[in-house]
Amino acid sequence: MTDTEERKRGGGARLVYDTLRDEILDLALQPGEPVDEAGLADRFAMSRTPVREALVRLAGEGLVTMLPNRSTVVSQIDFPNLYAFFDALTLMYRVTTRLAAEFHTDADLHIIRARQATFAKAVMAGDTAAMITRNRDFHAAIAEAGRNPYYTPLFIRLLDEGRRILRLYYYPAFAPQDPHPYITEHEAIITAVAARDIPLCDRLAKDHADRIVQQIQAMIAADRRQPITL
Amino acid sequence: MTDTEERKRGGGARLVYDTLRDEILDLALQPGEPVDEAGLADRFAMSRTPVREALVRLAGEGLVTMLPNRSTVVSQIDFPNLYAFFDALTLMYRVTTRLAAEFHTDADLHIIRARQATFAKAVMAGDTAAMITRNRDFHAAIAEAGRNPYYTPLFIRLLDEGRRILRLYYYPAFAPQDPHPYITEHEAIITAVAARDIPLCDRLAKDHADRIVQQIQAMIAADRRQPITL
DNA sequence: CCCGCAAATCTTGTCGACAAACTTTATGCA
DNA sequence: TGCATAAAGTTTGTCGACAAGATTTGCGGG
Repeated sequence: MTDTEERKRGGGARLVYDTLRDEILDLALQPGEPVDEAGLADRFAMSRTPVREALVRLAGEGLVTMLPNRSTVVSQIDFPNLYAFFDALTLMYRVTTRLAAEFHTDADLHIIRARQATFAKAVMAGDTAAMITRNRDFHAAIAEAGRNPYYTPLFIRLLDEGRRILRLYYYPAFAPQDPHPYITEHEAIITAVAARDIPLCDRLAKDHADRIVQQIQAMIAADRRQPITL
Repeated sequence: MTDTEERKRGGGARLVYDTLRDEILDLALQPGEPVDEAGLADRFAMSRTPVREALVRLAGEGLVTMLPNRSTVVSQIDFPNLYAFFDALTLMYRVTTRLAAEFHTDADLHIIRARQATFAKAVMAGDTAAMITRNRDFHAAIAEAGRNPYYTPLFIRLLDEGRRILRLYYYPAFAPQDPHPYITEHEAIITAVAARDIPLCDRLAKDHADRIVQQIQAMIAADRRQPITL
């Protein structure tokens, strides 16, 4: 935690941004929790200026909310509108996979397969947290292959927000299935993308998204705690 | 231009952000043009700090690009990927209109109809520039009625980027048609939204988007200048 | 005349400080 | 005691200044 190394010029804001982003998505910083500029400046051993820049960027992505003349707080998870989240997530799964089928190159497929291998390892190991981030990386690679710079950032934001939502619940233990449905579904998606079969990609992506949404909803339903907004 | 009024605390960055955003979308600041912090600070009679905050926000939306240790420049219009723009624009037209049909309230309809009236006035007056912004406002209202906070900002960004693209070309003179297709299409959309007819909304939105895309492409094709990237 | 290197200039990234606005604590009055 | 008001204490928004990095200018050699 004590990083006494001197940072490169311009690396300050980046460091704070990356660190805070990760802590917010991991719920190390809980929704509603105030984020003190001076405290962060002290923690990262830098001035308030780069800290502030990081906060402005995080606010632009909706991860924090800067209340004018008041403290910055970690944004709440929008539970009343979870439907909107699932709707957008499913749509992005579909369109990015479709576009990947259309526009991917061999290099893209290489990256996608590598991500899938890493994802499979996380699933085999039963590491749910790693599985979530690796699933994100896998689909981010597919989105990149689709070459639509408007969809990709939104999709990544949605996948990250999904990580944040899932962190709220206890991860269920994995039943070590082999082959695991997630893995086989990913493999099917890769095959369909490589074959440039757009309708099939659309169907597979929708099924994949539906399964994930269903899983999340099941976890929420299983958890009797009602989300309370402060 | 000489605003000697003293600004409210916190209004500095907002003023710079709004002004620059508008100037970028109107091409008063051309793509690739460097944006000097000190110059802006001088122009708005404030320190570089709020100027920098505005630039960071604009960079977050992709309107400017901050080169590390180098000047900030107005982002280029991504001509090689115009297809991606049209694809995303059309999709957002469709999904926001669909969702509006599903989730709108009477208050939403009120706002939408008001925006449509303003839009119609711009069309009648043959004011192409106003027509573009009013069309944006109209569809932004529909997106708001759809109540999906993930789609709405993306859609607004796309509509604004469309304004920027259209500014590149000479606006064709309006043939004063009455009733004008754009107006009647909007009216049809309003009726379909009010009737909560989702499939009809989807079809109307797609047709509307296709018409607009076609119009933009026609303007680009009519203009023989090849977009040159510096 | 052209090319490469060094000095000068410019722009950005960061810092510490100060003032405005908000929050909390203390005080006075009913 | 309860409440409104005032004082003290935080926290943010803004400022001017300085240093690191990049760009331009100037100079010398080929």
